[in-house]
Amino acid sequence: MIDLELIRTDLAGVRANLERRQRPEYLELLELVHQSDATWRALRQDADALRRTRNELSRRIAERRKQGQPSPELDREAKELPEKMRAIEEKEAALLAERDVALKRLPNLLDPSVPFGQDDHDNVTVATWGDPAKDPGHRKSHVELLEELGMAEFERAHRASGAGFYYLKGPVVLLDLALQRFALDLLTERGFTPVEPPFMLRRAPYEGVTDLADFENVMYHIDGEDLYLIATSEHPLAALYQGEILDEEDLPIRLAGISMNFRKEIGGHGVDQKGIFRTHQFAKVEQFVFCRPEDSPQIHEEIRTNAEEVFRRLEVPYRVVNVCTGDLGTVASKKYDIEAWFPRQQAFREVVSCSNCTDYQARRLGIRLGKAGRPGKIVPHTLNSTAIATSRGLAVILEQYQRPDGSIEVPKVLRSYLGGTSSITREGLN
RNA sequence: GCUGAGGUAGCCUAGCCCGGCAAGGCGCCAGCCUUGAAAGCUGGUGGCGGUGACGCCUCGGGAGUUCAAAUCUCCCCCUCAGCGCCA
Repeated sequence: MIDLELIRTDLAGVRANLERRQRPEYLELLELVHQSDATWRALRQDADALRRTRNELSRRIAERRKQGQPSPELDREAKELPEKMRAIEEKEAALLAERDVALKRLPNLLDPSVPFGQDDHDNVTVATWGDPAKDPGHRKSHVELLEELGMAEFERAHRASGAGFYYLKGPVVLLDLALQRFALDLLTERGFTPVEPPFMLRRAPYEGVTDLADFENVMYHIDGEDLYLIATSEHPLAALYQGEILDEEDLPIRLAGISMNFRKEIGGHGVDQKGIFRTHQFAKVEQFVFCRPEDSPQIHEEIRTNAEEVFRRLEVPYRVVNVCTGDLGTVASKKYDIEAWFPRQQAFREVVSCSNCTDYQARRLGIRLGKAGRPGKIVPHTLNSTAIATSRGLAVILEQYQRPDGSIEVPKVLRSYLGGTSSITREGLN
């Protein structure tokens, strides 16, 4: 949520920022916020004056009663007030609601370093690592490979749970766990505290962390309960300190979330219909940081470096893009995507999303900064980045590390998590 | 799921039966004192609107009764404890 104070003091600046997102409805919303706020403030004066009159009358009546001198004329005067107040108070409440609903639908302000553009074609590559395409000839898709190895059940999963679900079987399950453990260990080395969060959240905290449209498009809702399956551990981690005052001394707070993630994800791409690249359910290790406002640009680079390190150690080529204004989500002020090279598809595909959400989530969640016993008004910044999403992590490893004979080489950095095993074959771990 | 106890400012608590400006403590801030600090003393310490004087709002949320609601009535939410169920 954008700071209302900023809209009041620098409307033109906020408008110019929102224009970069090229969505006319945002400017309309901004105008609505500004108008209803101004009208509300004016009305507020009148409403306050009326309430003041009522309070004064009440006090005089109480005074007279105490002295044993009832005052029918004051009583009569007071009786007429509530009717007068009802209309103005209803109008006041309506304006306030209108303002706040619109304010909640405005996206975060963009960082100046976000490149201008329409869609993902305009994202700007800011770094590359590794040598993408070597010998793409023998590559099978991860789906073919897994089925040939007998380590996944797609048809049966679709029958049991529907499209977008899968069974993994055998050594590839251990590979999945190895990836998670590897990422968690890397982050622990770098000062992150592992956290296993709730996999469901209530609506109120959830509204604090995500685009409201996600309730329709992305999140699964538990029937008959005020609970939503999390789409990423970012969400429960952000909600961890909902309504609290963080001690500045404790910042930055670096958390490594590990969870299953659940997404409805409307639409689908032909090539991803089957398989584990785009699914309703996947495991992910996530970086999440609460920090002082002035530190967030630097922390953003830090968590990007951590995410890059995951793929460097896995020896998977990738590029980093600075996501352009037209492709950036509602909550982020700036976002890097890391796109790994999928040789079978001869394409870079997103495996990491690394965002600086500035004060947008924290303000909605009512999180503030302060020192012991002294609450402040400053709102901390939050940042999040994938470390590894194992579905895509597995998919890229299966494509990168497959051998012509249909076996899979285990990335060096994962071997210690698999008892030193260096390859996976039909027979299992070798 | 059942029963009970609770939800008051950054934290802890009183007030609720019996309606009349939310009391007190801790923490924090400032001042006094001190070589410095602690202790002690004094004052301050929620949100919003207003240039300001000042005012309004705030007792989990909502509705109602009333001139007036933390307090009375109704509905709802949440937390904790015990019991039940349970990997």
